[in-house]
Amino acid sequence: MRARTTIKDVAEAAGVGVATVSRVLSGGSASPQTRERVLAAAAQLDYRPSALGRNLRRQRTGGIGLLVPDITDPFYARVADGVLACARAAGEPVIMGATGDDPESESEVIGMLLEQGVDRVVAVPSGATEPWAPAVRAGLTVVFAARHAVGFDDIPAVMADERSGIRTAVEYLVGLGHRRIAHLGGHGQGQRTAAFRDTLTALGLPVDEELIVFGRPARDSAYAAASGLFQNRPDLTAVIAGSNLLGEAAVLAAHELDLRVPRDVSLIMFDDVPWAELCAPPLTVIAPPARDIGYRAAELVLRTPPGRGRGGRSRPVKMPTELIVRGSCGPGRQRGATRRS
Amino acid sequence: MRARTTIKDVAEAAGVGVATVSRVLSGGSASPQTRERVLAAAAQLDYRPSALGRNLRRQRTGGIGLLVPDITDPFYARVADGVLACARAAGEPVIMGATGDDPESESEVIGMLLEQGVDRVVAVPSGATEPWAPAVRAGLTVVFAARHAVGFDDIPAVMADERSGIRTAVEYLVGLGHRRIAHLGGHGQGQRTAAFRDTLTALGLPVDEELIVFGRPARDSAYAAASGLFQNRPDLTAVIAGSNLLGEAAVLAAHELDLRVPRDVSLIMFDDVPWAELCAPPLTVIAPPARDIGYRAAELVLRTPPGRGRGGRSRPVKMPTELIVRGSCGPGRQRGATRRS
DNA sequence: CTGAAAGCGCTAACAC
DNA sequence: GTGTTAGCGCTTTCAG
Repeated sequence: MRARTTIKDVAEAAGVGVATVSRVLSGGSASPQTRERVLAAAAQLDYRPSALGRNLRRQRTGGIGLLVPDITDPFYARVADGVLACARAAGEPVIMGATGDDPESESEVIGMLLEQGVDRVVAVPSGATEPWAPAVRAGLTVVFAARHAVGFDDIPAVMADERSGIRTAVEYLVGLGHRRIAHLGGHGQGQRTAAFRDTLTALGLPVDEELIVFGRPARDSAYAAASGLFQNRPDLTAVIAGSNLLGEAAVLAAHELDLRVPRDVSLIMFDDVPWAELCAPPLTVIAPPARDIGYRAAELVLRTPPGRGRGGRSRPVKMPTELIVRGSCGPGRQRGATRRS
Repeated sequence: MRARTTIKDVAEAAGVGVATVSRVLSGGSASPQTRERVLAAAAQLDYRPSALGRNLRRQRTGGIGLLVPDITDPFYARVADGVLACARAAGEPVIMGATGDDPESESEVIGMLLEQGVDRVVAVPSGATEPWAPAVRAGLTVVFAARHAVGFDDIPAVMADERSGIRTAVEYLVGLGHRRIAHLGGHGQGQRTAAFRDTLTALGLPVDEELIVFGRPARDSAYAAASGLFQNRPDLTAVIAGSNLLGEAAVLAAHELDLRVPRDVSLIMFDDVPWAELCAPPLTVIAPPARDIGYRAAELVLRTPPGRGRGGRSRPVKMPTELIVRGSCGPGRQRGATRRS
């Protein structure tokens, strides 16, 4: 209520100049005696240096901007949690925004961050190029998390090792005898789809393009994709869902169409979420270290010196995934044949 | 990269004084001609007013602080999403922090917000009183969301109408024939437990204190509480879980102990989450409007004029819940009797 | 080792 | 209607 205590108040109370207070509080040199007096005065007055003044003067905020498509998606929530944890450890504030994977919205949020003087951003990019132009022009340090956007080879990224995760899953399914495996892909998951194709090919199996479908990141679209897939291709015996949303849709669609998991279809989901264990049967998943991805990305953005915006292209940091086998995969059979009889 | 464009640059480019630029950009009066020139120059230079300068000058940031126990919990994620949406509509940045429901951590985050000069905060309070003392002392506007803390009658709150939600659920179960209903309570859910007791009493049923247990907001603790409850009281026929975490634990524990839902136990969870529909059977829930709670809280904190910190006590805003009947509740039977035979 | 003073970008008096 | 100017709280030369 009463006016905020400023550095001037502390200086007066301690009988020194403001510069001295500033020095003492930021660990500069001062005589033990002076330091003592300043510290006492500061404590006495419950002084908190204003970040506003400091940032204006230093021309940088230190804060971290955090952009996620949807904080309500458990995957991004975990990424955000990691960023929050790292920022907290570094004592930096986090300004957050949801983009809904919409470039226009992303653009707005970036504009807001720029206005706030934020100079570091961790983002799950929507994939569009334009929204980021003002940001790189302004020279802010950005690190992409969980996804990489084409045309930004110079922006560091931290993501799950999707290739290896998908490969392990496909190999697992093929080992179980599956031959007609589908892939439900989502937004910004080109890597996963590519890895899916490559693994199949490497295993000497044909790639059936009809078994590779996509859903937009919304429940209805995901459900439509899953349901359509099951109905159009009754011969498929396994599906890999590219996100928890798509996995959810697959479980729901399978249930709706009276397909038993894993008797009729085997299911693997990319992303581990608490409910995967609650399902009947519990879902086998490829678990990406979402929280670690966020933490690492934040660490990276905090380490990177300010100036280093555009420059050498950096290879994305890949974090290992883990195949957690639960109960949603069975031996591969001729589902279509059985059902047709 | 190059130095940020300042108001001075715009003024020079437009051939006017800085004050004029400021006026034009904040909708003040100016001759159409001047306005035109300023706007053109600003657009040309891609000028973005610095929030740092403005905030320092105006002595307020406008930004909203957002404190949640755990962004990874789908309930708080939805609350946060609501706050984000409202703040976005108002063009205000949101600084977020996770408290882990730990007063000490809460204290730290509040300190950080104070340092940042944030003057409005929406928070799901941990329940402790001390962390908030510096905040109210500094005169910042706070609105509690989803929970209310004792001793803060003067802080507005927006929450679910827990009494009515719990009452509806208990009445529903009693109507189904249940007499031994348990309540799994969580952190900061005094209201719910009280409503549970009251409804039972109002219905002329005895309150069995042994059937009211609590879990800390962690998976292991929640599981222990649920599991213990089922084992200690094989005679119970229904349980109301006070949060999605507790509901998850109940589902898991029931499964582990080979209790069928709803044949052996009926289950109602406070909070609706996507996986509730995926469960077998799908869970009947009391759905609180989490996102709306966040949105309303943000609206409220944005509306409240700055000075109005301490003052008239305000009754919490209660948002209606909805009982969504799915498949986890059956007729009440003598579970204990059956099993003992 | 310490203090005085400049100035970060902006807005709000105040003068013209 | 428009320009000049004084700070907002802080850090950082630069003298002493």
